[in-house]
Amino acid sequence: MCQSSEVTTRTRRSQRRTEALSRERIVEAAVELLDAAGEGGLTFRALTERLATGPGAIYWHVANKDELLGAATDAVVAAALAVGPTGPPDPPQDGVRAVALGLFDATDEHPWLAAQLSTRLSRGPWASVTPRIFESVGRRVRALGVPEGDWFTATSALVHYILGAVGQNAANTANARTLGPDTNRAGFLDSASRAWEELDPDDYPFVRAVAKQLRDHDDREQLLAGVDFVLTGITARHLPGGQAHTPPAT
Amino acid sequence: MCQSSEVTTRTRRSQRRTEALSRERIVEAAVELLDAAGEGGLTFRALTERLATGPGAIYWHVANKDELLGAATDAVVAAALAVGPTGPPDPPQDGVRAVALGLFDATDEHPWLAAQLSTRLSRGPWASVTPRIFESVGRRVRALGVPEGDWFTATSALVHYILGAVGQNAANTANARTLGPDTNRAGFLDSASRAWEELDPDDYPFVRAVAKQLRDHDDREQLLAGVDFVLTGITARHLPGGQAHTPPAT
DNA sequence: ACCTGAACACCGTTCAAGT
DNA sequence: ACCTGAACACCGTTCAAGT
Repeated sequence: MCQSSEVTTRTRRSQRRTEALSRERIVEAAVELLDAAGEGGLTFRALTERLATGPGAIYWHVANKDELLGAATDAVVAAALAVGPTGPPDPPQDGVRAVALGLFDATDEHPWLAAQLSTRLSRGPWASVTPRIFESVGRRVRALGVPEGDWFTATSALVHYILGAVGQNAANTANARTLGPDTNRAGFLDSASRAWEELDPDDYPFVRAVAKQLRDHDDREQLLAGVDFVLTGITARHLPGGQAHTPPAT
Repeated sequence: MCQSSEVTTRTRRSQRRTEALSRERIVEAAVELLDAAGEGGLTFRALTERLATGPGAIYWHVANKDELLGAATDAVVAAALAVGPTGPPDPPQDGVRAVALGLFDATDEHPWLAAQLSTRLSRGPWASVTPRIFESVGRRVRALGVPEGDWFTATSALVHYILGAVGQNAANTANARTLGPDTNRAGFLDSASRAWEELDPDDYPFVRAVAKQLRDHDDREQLLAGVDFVLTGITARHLPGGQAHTPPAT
């Protein structure tokens, strides 16, 4: 943003630490490093420099790098899901959409988040992000009137879809940045689309046919469209004639 | 399987290479290492030992570790998707289910695959696995009668969901192994379920309510149920009354 | 209890040199 | 064209020592 990157980078090193070291401060610094340089940017060396300390000090507060990454992920997700829990309860479908968009925006701000989310999800149901997301989505599923026996299956389907789609979006923006500051997101999708068009016509007829749709699609719209597919499928099963679209045909 | 693990491990080192080194052989060895010890097991040192060569030789055939991981992923996915393309064309819904189960089984055999799939997917639409999976699913979407303008959205939704669900399953089996050879998959889900039950009742009422379903669920059934949600959503949009379940109520 | 910083083991990658 | 293997830069982590 501002032009004095030299100063901002240097400052902290020689600056005497004002606050004592704490797990919170470490996680905060980790998120900053991740935001600035991606997953590769988080090293204990960069962290010690930024916090003006040694590696041993960090290990006093945090077990290892994996735990630190997990804590950073959890902090960001918790903030993303803390959107408007107050106020009149949404229609459940809108609530699910809000959760999806919240995670969408969070990965937009923190491009490293998507990969972490799938990694953590894959680490087992006890990683702290998993219950968090499950709870947010699941409450809406319950409010939807889904019978209790299907809560887990329905919620899982929504969570899997949302995280997959959100990850895809994060990838697109992250990649656009990789191609250089001049290349924007549209430019990235454009070149990706061209790559699809150059695939073998015999092996990839379908992919070639949708190459243009890849270029022109809007990730946010697509995310919501997919959420609606799943919501429709969930409600159709039990509420005959149930549609995900709350407003009738207008 | 057999009891002579000592021999199998040692053998290759001193054994003179019979075939010349090739990209294929390297990828094959990489898959074996990944299968045996997970993603951490694939190092250039382990690879050189197994192939009885030096690192430089490997770099002659492969650009870097990332490309090697990508090639390993692609090889395994290609094999998984090569299920019954011959024979009479399936009903599209069955075809989608077959693709999902094919990937499910592949990640069961190669637990490292799931993380790679999401990583690759996240790397942009040109990673070779992406077109492959998109093509497999997309052909079925097209056969479903979805209007062309929605092909991309519908296929994306299915692919995102399938990969998410498949990844979750891979995580469960992989984690079960981590807990020790005596702990089986049921044991793992059991302890995970107990962890959910111990969450704060105020913060996680829903998660606690579905803890038992987590323990008792069958990943394969759940995968198919989710696929049906998405399929129903997709078809409901355009084919009024269209259901994912091909057989009527029997 | 909390922090320091040198040291360790290990990793991906390079490259001059061989055949 | 293909392979060798020593060397390099960098990483996560440890630990005896300080306060």
